[in-house]
Amino acid sequence: MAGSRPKSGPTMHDVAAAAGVSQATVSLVLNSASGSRFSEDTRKRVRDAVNRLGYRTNAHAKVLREGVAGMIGFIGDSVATTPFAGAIIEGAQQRAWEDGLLLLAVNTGGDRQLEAASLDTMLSYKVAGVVYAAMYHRRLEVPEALAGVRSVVLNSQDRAGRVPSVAPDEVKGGYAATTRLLEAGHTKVGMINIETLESGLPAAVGRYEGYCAALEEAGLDVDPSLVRFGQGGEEHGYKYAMELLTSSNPPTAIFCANDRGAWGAYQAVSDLRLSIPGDVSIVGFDNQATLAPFLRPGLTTFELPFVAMGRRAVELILQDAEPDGRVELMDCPLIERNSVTHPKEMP
Amino acid sequence: MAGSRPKSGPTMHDVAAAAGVSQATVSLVLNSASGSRFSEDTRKRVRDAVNRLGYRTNAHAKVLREGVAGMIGFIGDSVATTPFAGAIIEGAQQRAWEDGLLLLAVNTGGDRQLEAASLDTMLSYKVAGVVYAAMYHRRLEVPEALAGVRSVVLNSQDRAGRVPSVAPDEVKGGYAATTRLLEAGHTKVGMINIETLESGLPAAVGRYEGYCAALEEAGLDVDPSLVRFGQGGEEHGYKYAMELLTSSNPPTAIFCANDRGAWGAYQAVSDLRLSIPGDVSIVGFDNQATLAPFLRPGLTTFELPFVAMGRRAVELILQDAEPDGRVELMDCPLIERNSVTHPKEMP
DNA sequence: TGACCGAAGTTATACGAATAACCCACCAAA
DNA sequence: TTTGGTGGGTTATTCGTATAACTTCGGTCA
Repeated sequence: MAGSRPKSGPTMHDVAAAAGVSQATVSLVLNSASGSRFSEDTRKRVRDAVNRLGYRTNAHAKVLREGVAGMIGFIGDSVATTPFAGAIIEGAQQRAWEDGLLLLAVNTGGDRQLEAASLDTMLSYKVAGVVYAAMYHRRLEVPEALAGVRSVVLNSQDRAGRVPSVAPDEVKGGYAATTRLLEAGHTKVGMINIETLESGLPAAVGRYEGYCAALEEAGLDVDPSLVRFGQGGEEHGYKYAMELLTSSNPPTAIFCANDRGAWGAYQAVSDLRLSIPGDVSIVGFDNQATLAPFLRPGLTTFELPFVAMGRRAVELILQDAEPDGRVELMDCPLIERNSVTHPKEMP
Repeated sequence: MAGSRPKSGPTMHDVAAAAGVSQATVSLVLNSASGSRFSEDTRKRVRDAVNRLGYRTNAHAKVLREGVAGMIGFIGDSVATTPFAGAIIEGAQQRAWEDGLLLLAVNTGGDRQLEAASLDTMLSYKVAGVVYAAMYHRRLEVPEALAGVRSVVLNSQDRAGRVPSVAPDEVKGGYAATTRLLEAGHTKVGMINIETLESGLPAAVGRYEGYCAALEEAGLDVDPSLVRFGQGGEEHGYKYAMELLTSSNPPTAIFCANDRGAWGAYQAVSDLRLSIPGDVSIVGFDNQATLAPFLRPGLTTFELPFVAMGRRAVELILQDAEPDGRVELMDCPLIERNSVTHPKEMP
């Protein structure tokens, strides 16, 4: 059925009429939790009328009076389409819903104009705040209009340092990954990075920094011949793993700064008729859902805390945090599988 | 800065005061596109005041008067987290934005209560319609409240047949996949399905139906010894491909009903020291972004039209389609890579 | 001279809900 | 008999915008 176009359902006035009371009474009965200002009889008549008519409050009327809507804007450059980052929007939405708020979401695909336009629309809806999420961790320029609202940059950092950010702790991640291998007993730990350091990519720079720090803390020097910088693809992982493992001084373990690179490394190890983790231990990064668990052996890796970051970003908005450029870094948890063991005894 | 809580920006009254006109004049100048009821001078004063004050219309006040909001609800069971289905929300959002609408999105994780509650909130925001999206193609029960709004089921079908649906054309996809192999010259084409037919899973049932239809059309019989039903994991793909290829009457081509299964098949082929496509041609399904392009050789497969489906669903809402149970099936385009060639000449 | 017109605005009201302020009947205490 | 309190409501107003209906003024035409 669905009626022939119920322009907009029943209002409080309709309920009031049906219950034989005034509109104010309906409002008060429905909203004032404790104040037992009305007789049980009246309350019941109101509630019955509400059910009978299928009354639903008009959120816009409420917002109009109260000034702020129960919505949070979520602007992403391509978050929803990026396989591993989809979780970020889910985390944000979860947290928002815990406070009864909905997410007003837009994917801009990086289009600055669409970005501005949709932000504008969001603001006209009086959102409680805006989460500005990026597909991958970097330093970015936020749109001007963001300055006027409560907002948080997610999975990136505001280059201008005016908006607070939530991002993964890359350094700590790189440190933990390397430490995992060192603690297994390895002393020759290679690294295959996703990008050059000059790229400035926080993931590349940070994870490498963590790698160095862990080695240093273990009293080991960073051996440049054990480090390679690629472009994140598995073909680079393959190539560099091949180079490292066939060198005169091969590592017994490799930290691949992303899982795709680790996949390439797996193939290289296989082609060399070596085995993981027997001959080479490998640690990845990203915990790519469609890859890491399915490699043989399962890839030990670190997870980017997308859900947690999404949650945290919304939380900052709900807490009405100071609008400073603070960057909150979140831990990347270790996902233990089977690609790491202690090194073979040297003959 | 951001002021110390600008309760809510300037209103039309503020603009009117600043421009020395009445509120109605501001409204009329801003909205009536053509009607040149006002002098150029007045219009300019209004526009200047708008810019000077940074006025932005209050969407809620507008909705309150007009009855419908510029928003579309999007309810997904786990769409955003599912790697390959994230695109579905992107398609929906794209199309919505083309009409200036925003998406009010919720991921329910399958929780019926959250589903009802968030749907309720959406309705109280007077959304123009609701898209109810599922992670994978099936027949489902839609929430009661959906009946009262314009709505569309996405990537699934309303079991009760009351709400229109948009879903991939599995039969046609299975048909096209099989045909691709037949046209390459294969006559012994195996199939590794994702599920049993009893499961009723449209992807499993439909793709198999398409497979049979293609064979039949080519004048070939369906040979049960060439067909296997698994559980969609790559371990089943591996196992069944192994069985098929080591049988007394091995196929020269295999249609794997999903890419993960195809991955398993790749491993089986590799373990048998055979090659793809030289010894065995393979076609997958799903075009899983993190897998299909990276296999060696690249996997020829079919894409689930997530973006297109998302777009179409929103379009149906915008077009105010009849609320019948019509199911709109969308084509799965072929993604050609390098896992198919003609069969070897038999010795 | 009066009737009428169009241009350029203004006034008043409605949308739906929340809430401050008020009202009234009834009973108790002084 | 007045004063006061209290239970159980109602009235009136507000939020910001859109728009129907009205006003005012200067001309034009017969």
